[in-house]
Amino acid sequence: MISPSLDEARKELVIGLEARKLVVMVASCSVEYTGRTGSHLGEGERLVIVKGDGCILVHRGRDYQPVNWQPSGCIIQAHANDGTLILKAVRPNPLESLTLVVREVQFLGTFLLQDDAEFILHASEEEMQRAIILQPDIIEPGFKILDYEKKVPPGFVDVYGVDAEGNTLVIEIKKDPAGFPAIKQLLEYLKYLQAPQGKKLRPIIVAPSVAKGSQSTLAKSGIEFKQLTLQKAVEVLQKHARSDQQALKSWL
Amino acid sequence: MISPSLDEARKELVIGLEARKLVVMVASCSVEYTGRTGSHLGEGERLVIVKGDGCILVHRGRDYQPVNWQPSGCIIQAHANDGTLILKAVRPNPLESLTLVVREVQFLGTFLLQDDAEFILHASEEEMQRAIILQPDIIEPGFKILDYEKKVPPGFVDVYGVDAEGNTLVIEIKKDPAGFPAIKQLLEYLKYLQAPQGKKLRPIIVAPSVAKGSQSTLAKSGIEFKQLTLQKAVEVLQKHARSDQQALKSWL
DNA sequence: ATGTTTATGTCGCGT
DNA sequence: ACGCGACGTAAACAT
Repeated sequence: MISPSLDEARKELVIGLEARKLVVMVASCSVEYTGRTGSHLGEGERLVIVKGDGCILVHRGRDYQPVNWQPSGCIIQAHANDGTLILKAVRPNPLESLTLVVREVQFLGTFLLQDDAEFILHASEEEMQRAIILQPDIIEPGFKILDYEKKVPPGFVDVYGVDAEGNTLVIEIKKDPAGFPAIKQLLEYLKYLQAPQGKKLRPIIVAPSVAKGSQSTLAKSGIEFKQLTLQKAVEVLQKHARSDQQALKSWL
Repeated sequence: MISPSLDEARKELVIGLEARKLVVMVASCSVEYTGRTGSHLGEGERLVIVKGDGCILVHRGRDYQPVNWQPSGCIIQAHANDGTLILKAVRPNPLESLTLVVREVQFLGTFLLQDDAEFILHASEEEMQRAIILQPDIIEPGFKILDYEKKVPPGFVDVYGVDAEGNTLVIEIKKDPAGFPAIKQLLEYLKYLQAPQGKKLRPIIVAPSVAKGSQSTLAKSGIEFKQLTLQKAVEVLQKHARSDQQALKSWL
């Protein structure tokens, strides 16, 4: 619908809301919000999006984030009022409401999106862990893994094993430059772990780098640092994926 | 444009990008992201928004937040490739890139949004402070303000003054239910303040309520609590706005 | 340019 | 339902 009358737009909007379809509207409107705080936006042309799960977004011509919005789970209604189209979105908890006063609609479309794909986010910390587990010698030659996600009272040890001399390695992985929280976390874990008789406990932080202000703290803490970048981790994973494929081929 | 061919869509897209217009597209596409981490989203129908300032949003049929995005300041380009339309958005710093492979376009529109309105957010904490400053007796009768945003080493005291007996009031305002952080903050400030000879120092938290778990801590801390809701604050502000207007009228 | 704090943060997970 | 932490947080602000 291009440049529909307000009443045509209202009817289409109501039908779209009923069917829980995606509604996309470009319109001149003003916006009021009241709830956790309040806001006011005077009249102007904006992109308005209403989704089937009851959320609403009001976007201006710039900026990543919507100028006004309401998250999923709102009650959304449209009705005519005194020559304008009123669009209200009320969120029950916390109670907050968003009201659009629409003066003119440039475009209105409703869509039923067919979309069953799964969204996969590659969490880099997890990939780093998988790379270490697949190929422990990227930490150091002779390193053998005994356990991972090993439970200790304060949480889980990312990787746990022994080095070539039989010392116990306790590895904490961070995807970002390792800072004070990582050090503190690892020290907490150490309280609940001990090396075999005559052997040492070697705490190691594995991360792409050490955070600026934490260099000296790390040095004093007795924790070792081993660099592992995401890129290196991905390389290791791909190498093993290839060899897995090779193995599969030779099996068939 | 309704159900354009991929090539028609590409042309319109390029024109829209050139003109830095808002581009709204409903299309079947798959999405890849690599940068700080990586993500993959298989084919499906989505709403794609490209704004004039070089940001891009990919929305699915549900959820407030986009499934993939790129913030403002990206280099965005569209080109045909092997029977598909490729849309790439590259962010220079940090280096990350978003790639859409578009198979079919249901709708594509470009818009130049006329929007000069100012967005005003009513920060409730600030409004509460203004209400107290305009009418100090909402805290208690006889309260006189000496200063606000008063600098102390750990930060700023929201409101600072004396009660009817000459005791010093130190007020910390919170818009949300006051919890442990507010108590701690106020206690920090107190270290650097003292009452006149023979007078008391009265720390007070002003907030709509006290957080559940902090009731007992607050009681033990020696800090007083005075309820002030946003609604009450807004009432006070409106009353004074009206009296200001009255004064202005009588002046003319 | 870089680090820090805020947000109508939102969202997912555990109790 | 509520509390807590994570996020590709993004954005504003101070350094």
